[in-house]
Amino acid sequence: MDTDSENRQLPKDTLLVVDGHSLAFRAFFALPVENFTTQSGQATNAVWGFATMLAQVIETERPNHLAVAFDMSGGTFRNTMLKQYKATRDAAPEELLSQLPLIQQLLASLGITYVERRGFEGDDIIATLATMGSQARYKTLVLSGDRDAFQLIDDYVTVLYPGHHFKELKHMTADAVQEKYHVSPSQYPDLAAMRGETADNIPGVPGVGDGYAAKWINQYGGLQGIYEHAEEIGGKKGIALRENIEQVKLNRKVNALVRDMDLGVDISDLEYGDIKSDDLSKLFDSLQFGERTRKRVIAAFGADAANKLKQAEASNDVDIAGEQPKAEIATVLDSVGDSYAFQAWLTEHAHTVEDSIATSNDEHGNPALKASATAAAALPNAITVFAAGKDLPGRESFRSLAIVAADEHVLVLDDATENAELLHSLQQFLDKYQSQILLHGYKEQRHILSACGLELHEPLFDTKLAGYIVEPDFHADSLSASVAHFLDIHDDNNDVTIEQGSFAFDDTDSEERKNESSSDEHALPESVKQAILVSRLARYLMPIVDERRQYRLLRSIEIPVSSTLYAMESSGASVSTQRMKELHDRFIADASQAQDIAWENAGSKINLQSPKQLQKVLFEDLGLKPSRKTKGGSYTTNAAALQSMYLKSTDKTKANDFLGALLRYRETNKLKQIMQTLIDAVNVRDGRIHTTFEQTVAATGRLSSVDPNLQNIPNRNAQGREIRSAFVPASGYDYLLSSDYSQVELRIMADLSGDEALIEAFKSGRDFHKYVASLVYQKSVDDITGDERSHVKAMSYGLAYGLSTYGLAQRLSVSPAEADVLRQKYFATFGKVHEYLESLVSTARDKGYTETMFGRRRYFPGLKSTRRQIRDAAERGALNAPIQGSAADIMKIAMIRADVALRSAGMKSRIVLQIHDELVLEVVESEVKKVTALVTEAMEHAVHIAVPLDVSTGLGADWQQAAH
DNA sequence: TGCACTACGTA
DNA sequence: CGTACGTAGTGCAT
Repeated sequence: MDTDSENRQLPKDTLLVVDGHSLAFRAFFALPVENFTTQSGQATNAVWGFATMLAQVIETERPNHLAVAFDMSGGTFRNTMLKQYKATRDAAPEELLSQLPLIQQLLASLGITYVERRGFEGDDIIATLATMGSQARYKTLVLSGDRDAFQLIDDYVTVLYPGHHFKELKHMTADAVQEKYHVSPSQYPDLAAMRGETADNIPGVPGVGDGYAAKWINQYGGLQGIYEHAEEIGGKKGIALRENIEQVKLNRKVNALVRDMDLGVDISDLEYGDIKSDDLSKLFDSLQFGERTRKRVIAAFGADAANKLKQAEASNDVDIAGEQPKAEIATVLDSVGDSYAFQAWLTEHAHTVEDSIATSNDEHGNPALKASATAAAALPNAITVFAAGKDLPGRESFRSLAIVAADEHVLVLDDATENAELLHSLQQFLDKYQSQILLHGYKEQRHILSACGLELHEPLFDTKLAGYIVEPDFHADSLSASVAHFLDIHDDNNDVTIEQGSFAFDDTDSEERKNESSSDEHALPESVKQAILVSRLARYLMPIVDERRQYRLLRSIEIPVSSTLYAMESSGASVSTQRMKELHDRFIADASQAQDIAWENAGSKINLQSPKQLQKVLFEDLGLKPSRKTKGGSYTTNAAALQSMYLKSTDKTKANDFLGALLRYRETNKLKQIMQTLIDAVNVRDGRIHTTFEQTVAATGRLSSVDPNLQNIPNRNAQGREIRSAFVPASGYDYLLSSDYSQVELRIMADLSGDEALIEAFKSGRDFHKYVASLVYQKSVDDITGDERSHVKAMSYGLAYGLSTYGLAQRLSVSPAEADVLRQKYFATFGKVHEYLESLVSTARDKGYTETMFGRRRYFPGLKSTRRQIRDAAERGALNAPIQGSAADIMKIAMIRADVALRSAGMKSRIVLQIHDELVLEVVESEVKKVTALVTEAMEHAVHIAVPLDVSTGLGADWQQAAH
């Protein structure tokens, strides 16, 4: 038996023992009753304060075992021994007493154990529980405002002792007691017995305080020794001691805590987190607590409950006014001046741990997918990092950095860039703590830190990516928007105030610094508040991600691909300025020419870009027949409408010429605009275009590209495609390589549906659409006409969009009846595809969401809508999301694999663009063969599914020539 | 200056 | 009456 490993103290085992009465008292007197009263008159301030104060401690200490001890009415053995014991204490006010049962009810519904025993004080229960914790070698924390608890401190037990502000919890360890009182924890009761305890109405030796008591204890080894040598102690204090020795003896008996009560609970019973949502919900309702409190409490006390809350919210969306406390953030703001002080701060507040994320293969044997199942387990040692600055690729800058340790101590560095040594220490910190780091927006943070040469590794958790995974349809465009949405903290209402204390390495200036910092709160670097919000957000999102088993998606796909995207954005896409200007000029000339012709035939110089003015000319002046209406009710002037009017107006010269010119104008003017935006986007520093790939925008899991959008560069007709010739390899590179998946979405449908015929169609390696047409029309492949092939192709592609027969008919310009015949034949051939598509919608209706191959979810509340239009749209979305989303997942995995493969092969060639199913790389001549092979392999084997993933590549001197 | 609307580029 | 995006222009409100 491996006793060694059994005895090892595991960091995950932390027991928190709470003095329930003292916490309730503090809460009651700290908060005004007037602000916390329900409509029926029940005071709730103590309940609210109890819950939030305890939540705060839980968030900081992350214990996995928890017990709350209460006193019981009626005397204890102490009153019998010492009749004045606690006699001067005012009786607790009725308003507080009435809240105690509510607090216990709250604890019960949170699944937290509380203990009370007649004849004993809460302190004895605490002592017993702490002793159990210590014996089990748990890290044991005792939250108590009673100094008698100091006697419990040992190597395993720490007392959390509140300062003037509850938030300033002092961690009383043996060292801290020694430092403050100059005696050991076990000697503390001796000291207290001589000094007395005013709060409990226990008299001590007059004139003897902590100092003399400690001196005697150290001289004689403890009270026993002092009794024996009492005669030797001289002076007035010696006399006083001898006169009061009986009192001291009695005191010592009274302040000894009972550590071996039979509580009938085992330490393993003290786990918590199993929230009884229904009870809790009812209790919150009756207490009239708002959403913010509910969220906070549930986030702090339960893991799997956070999810249930979301659902409850939808049905019970009531927020009671009256309770609007500020989200006060208590912290200790530290500042360091040099790298030595920085190291010292880290030693004090941050503990390193081994990376808990083990490398392993996924169910398909893909090495790219590695990650443990949960994030929250790593929380006790998590460190939040927030860098403020500009994250625009190619224009990055750094302003300040804040680091929040697990104990909520915050360190700010706002002038680090000038201190090379400090920068070096910072880099060491980022290297050492990499897998413990929590942040918001890995890619963006990397950009900012790169501005001062710092490298940021893959973090433990990213709240931006996690928020996207949890709710992909919610568009948070900033950290504060995320925080407002998920935590209901609205900073613009001044919800967040930072209560800062201070800490310094050197005692002499701590007071000074304290005054400085608290007097000028606005001088705080922005990063401080942000960093704390990130750490709060992480604590909210982690249990949700864990509960949904989406940590792998985050850790193995989103975070790594973020890294690849960072590199792509940083290098940017090289363009030929000359080629761009050429094209621009050409499109300007073409557009201008078309405009002139259009004006001539319109009879006036109308603005061709104004649909409103066009409508007048087309439908009034020229008397053309409008076809469709826009959703705004006006007649459409879109290209399809213009085209059909153009074809029908051959008898009216003027109208025909106008329409022809307008169509040409529309097309070339669009190309002109595209050129203009590309030219404007060229970075002045390096002459390249640095797009930003948005990773948290598309609800299906796809990327998007902004500023400028490089995912919509024309490709469908020859004229537009020319623009691609302006994209060239950077200097030092020779070719662009374009590599794309063919029919990924269809292949995914084949795999997920398990349809043998479709799988076989892909395995055959033949012309896919022709092959499918031969099955649909039951003819030999050689007899398939061009029309048949294109009809079947349109049908295949329409599948994943939820294309209707009407839509299909329109697209193929055939009658709806004919389109329906095709549809019937298609589904007769590929029956399982039909079943699969229907199952996607019906399971989405049951579960409320769809899921991709890698567990990416998208919720569809619209499926339950009574409005048909909404419902139909939701159904099409539910059909498409898992297919488009799985394709996006696969491409992300391929990108990670390709990037890693290129780097580990020492290739200079690199990925520059991703256009959903295509990757564009710039390649060095000597690496062409190797790179082509690596990228193809990475893409083809990103996942192993029932059909092969077909990848085709092309190489050329520019993007246009790389087409294939 | 900000917003809705229209149009149109990509996969 | 096909999914997912981003951008640019007009016209009107502010």
